[in-house]
Amino acid sequence: MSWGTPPTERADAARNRMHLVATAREMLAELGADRLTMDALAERSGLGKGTVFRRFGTRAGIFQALMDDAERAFQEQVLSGPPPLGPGAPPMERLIAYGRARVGFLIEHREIGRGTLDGRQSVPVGVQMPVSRMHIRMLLGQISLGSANLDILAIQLTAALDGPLLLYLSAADLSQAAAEAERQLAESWQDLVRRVCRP
Amino acid sequence: MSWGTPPTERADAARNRMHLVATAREMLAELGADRLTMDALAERSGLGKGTVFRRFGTRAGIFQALMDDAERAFQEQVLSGPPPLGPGAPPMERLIAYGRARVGFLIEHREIGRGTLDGRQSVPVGVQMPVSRMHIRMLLGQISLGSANLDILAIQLTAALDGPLLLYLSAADLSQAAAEAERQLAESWQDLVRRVCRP
DNA sequence: ATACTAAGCGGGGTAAAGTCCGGTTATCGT
DNA sequence: ACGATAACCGGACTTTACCCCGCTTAGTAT
Repeated sequence: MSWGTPPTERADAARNRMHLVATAREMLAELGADRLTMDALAERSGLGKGTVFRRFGTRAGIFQALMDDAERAFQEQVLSGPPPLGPGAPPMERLIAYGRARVGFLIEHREIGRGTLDGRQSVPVGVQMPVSRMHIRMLLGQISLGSANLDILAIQLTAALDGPLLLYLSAADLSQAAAEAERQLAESWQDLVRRVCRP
Repeated sequence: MSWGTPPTERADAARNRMHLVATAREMLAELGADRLTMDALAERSGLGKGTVFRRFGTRAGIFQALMDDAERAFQEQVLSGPPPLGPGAPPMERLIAYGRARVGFLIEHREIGRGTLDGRQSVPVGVQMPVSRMHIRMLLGQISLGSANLDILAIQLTAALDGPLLLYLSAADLSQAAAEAERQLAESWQDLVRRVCRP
């Protein structure tokens, strides 16, 4: 008798996954992103290489898993934290607050974010239907915008939020003056949203 | 006597680079992006592997070179083609036309675009100061927007243009109904620009 | 409790990315 | 024209992502 869409994950598999994610996080903090190799992760966690690949599929998959993990706490704030990030504030203010928070989140986890990028996969990893995009789409639906294609607009705004940090700002730009970059991006996001949502 | 900022590239080196880019393009068309390997490129072009790496630094570098190459023709249209893409039209119309054209360009060259992504490099390859971003920045400067940070806004709009195709839309989304996706993205870009640039 | 089965596991194997260094060739000053 | 020098070339070498397949173990039905 199974009660989940995934036909139940085996106990040892779940244990191993948690252990691997934890070990990966340790290695990331300790050695940096590019010394986090599959072999090293397998050895350090005391598991076989095959296991690591079965869990994550690809190197980028590890970073995706780390990202999902970090994002869980963030989502918590968004779904049931205090306004304006959480529910309760008018949608436009929530949208602005969301962008501000997400910029900070992405700067903090920029090493992980970059790691999820993988040029060999034609379908970008794990970006099936990011929570970010869903949330933005929902908030856009609550704001009365004229005849706009809200699905596409949500994709574009998500990109405006993630793109600078994943694609266009170098590591130097970010670590040298992270605080300043964060302030400017947040400010500019607010401006962008205000402009887009004007009647 | 040298007349370029680069202290003159040696003739054979230039010849080899052109040959490599041409061969890479052939292989891309013939075999697809993920059979375009460094070894195969070296062998097929009749050069050594060391040469290939000296030229392009990294696998993503090849795709970057292919992209630059393809982009040259595109820039030509933008810098001196007929309006509204080329000069002569009001800046906002040029901005809309630019986005429309770029969406088409990116869909056409999506395989190359994806190839430029590389999760191992902390500084994204070749995205030093993309022409796209410069052009958008320039047009924004010609439109009178209130007190906006135009540099950051340009980055965000560039991301809104590139992000969907590089990060969020799967290969299936694009090849299945490329024409439809292109239409929607272009339409939505126009809407976005109109909203942003309203007084 | 026990046998059955499907999933998980491990580690060795392959191919591709990226590095290095000795030999070669193009450019520059005279 | 010619030698000095710096850049280029090639291919062997190392590291790492990713695959495969026989063995083990967790879940399930009797």
